[in-house]
Amino acid sequence: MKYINFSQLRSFHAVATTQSITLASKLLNISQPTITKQIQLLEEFYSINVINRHARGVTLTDLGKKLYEVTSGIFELEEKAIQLFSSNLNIHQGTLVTGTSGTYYIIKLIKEFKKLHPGIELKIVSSNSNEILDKLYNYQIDLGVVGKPLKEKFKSDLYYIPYMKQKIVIIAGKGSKFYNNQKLKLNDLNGENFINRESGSETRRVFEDNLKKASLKVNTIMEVSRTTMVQAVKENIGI
Amino acid sequence: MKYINFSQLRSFHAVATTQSITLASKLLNISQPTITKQIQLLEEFYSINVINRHARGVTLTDLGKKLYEVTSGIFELEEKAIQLFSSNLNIHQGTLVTGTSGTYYIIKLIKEFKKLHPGIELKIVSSNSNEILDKLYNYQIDLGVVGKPLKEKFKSDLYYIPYMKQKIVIIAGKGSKFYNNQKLKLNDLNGENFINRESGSETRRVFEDNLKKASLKVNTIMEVSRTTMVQAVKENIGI
DNA sequence: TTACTCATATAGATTTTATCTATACTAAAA
DNA sequence: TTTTAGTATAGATAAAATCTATATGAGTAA
Repeated sequence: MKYINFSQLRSFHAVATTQSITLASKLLNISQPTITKQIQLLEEFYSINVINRHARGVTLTDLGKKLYEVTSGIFELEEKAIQLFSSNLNIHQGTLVTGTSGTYYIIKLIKEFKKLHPGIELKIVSSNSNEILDKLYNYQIDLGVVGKPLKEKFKSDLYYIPYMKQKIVIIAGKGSKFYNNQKLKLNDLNGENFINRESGSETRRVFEDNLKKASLKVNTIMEVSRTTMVQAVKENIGI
Repeated sequence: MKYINFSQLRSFHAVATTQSITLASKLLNISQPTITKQIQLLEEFYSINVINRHARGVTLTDLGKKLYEVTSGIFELEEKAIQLFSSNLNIHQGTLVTGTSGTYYIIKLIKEFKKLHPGIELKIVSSNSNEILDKLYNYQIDLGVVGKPLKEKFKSDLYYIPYMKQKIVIIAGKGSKFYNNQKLKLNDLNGENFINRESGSETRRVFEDNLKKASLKVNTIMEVSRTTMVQAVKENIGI
């Protein structure tokens, strides 16, 4: 009874902030069932209710609102502690050159970093995964964010951590037989006409590797860049 | 980088409060190596130092002192949250009758409870484990704290949780060959003369069960209650 | 009024973290 | 010197967090 589980408190705080379990899970980058369970554990352990469940979302109970005031204080203090730690790093000037194969994914990182180290100048280099890794290897950039596994050549010299997972999706136009098909399996794609990414794209490589493993094949009737892909699908040229 | 591990923060806070890893472990009721590791993980993860290690204890670094201010705030808020939860239970009056086979062990519990529910009158009934369980079974007491496993008879009707572990120790007087022998094994006790607890004592039962399992036996040359035991040992009547 | 859709809940497996015991190390104290 | 008080390390085990897949259930739209 003496100590609260802060993991549960964090889940609660995110739910209270977003007014939604699903959104909370996105905020914290963990799965929705995890949040659900953490809230349940908190409620069961203390025999209380902090949220009301409705068909489309949740609301805070009175107790939940009071708790939210407390957790707001707690997680503000957490921010302070983080700032203590990072200000201790003493990096107040200089330049960080980041290379990435898709700026979309690093916006959040950049934002966070800028907040902690406003004095650092940030440069972002865009290129494909292979070039990014080469530049990193040759000290042309300080940090790389790429969507591919490291080759053996790099493994001993470069330090890397998994940052996020990304799902590869099929996009189908309204005319397509795949439109709105939620139960699609990989097998169903065999022999279908595809608008695919340009060869060299990591997304394409991973997709085709997985087809190969399952002994499947698709026809690539058109090669486009990421930006034009949606447009092409809309015109029903293929999936 | 975004979220701090509060388990580590709690360990740090206890160390900062007690100025000692060992005392912190006692404060939190977890082992000393756990605290040591939690502090190490915190320090390694952020590449910082929060404590200085000396031969006899630890002190806070400057950063540690700043962090302590922050954690003090955090754990004060935790207290507030706990009060929210328990005030919600709405128990402001009534009487709680607790039975125990050794008041020593429940002092902390009582203290904690009194703090949370000052309006409740507390009664404590002392008796041996078996009687406590019977009283509980017959609704004469509300809560029992005993040092023995539940019999099958009770298991379906009584709810129980493990509260603490207690080691059984050998006490030896200055004249004894066991005096100050840190490496004593159970086998070494075979055939020795013992001042033992009265039969019916749980401590004695557990001790003798373990001797039996190891096919050992000791001579009980005297039976005394817990309170007179130390005196008898001091007089070198036995161990 | 029926089907769909959005959000939460459940089940079961897996991974990660916390924790334990046993023991080694180390500098101050005796 | 030897002892002692305190911290560190190693390895095993237990507990907690988290995932994926899927069910459920109540509004909403066809």
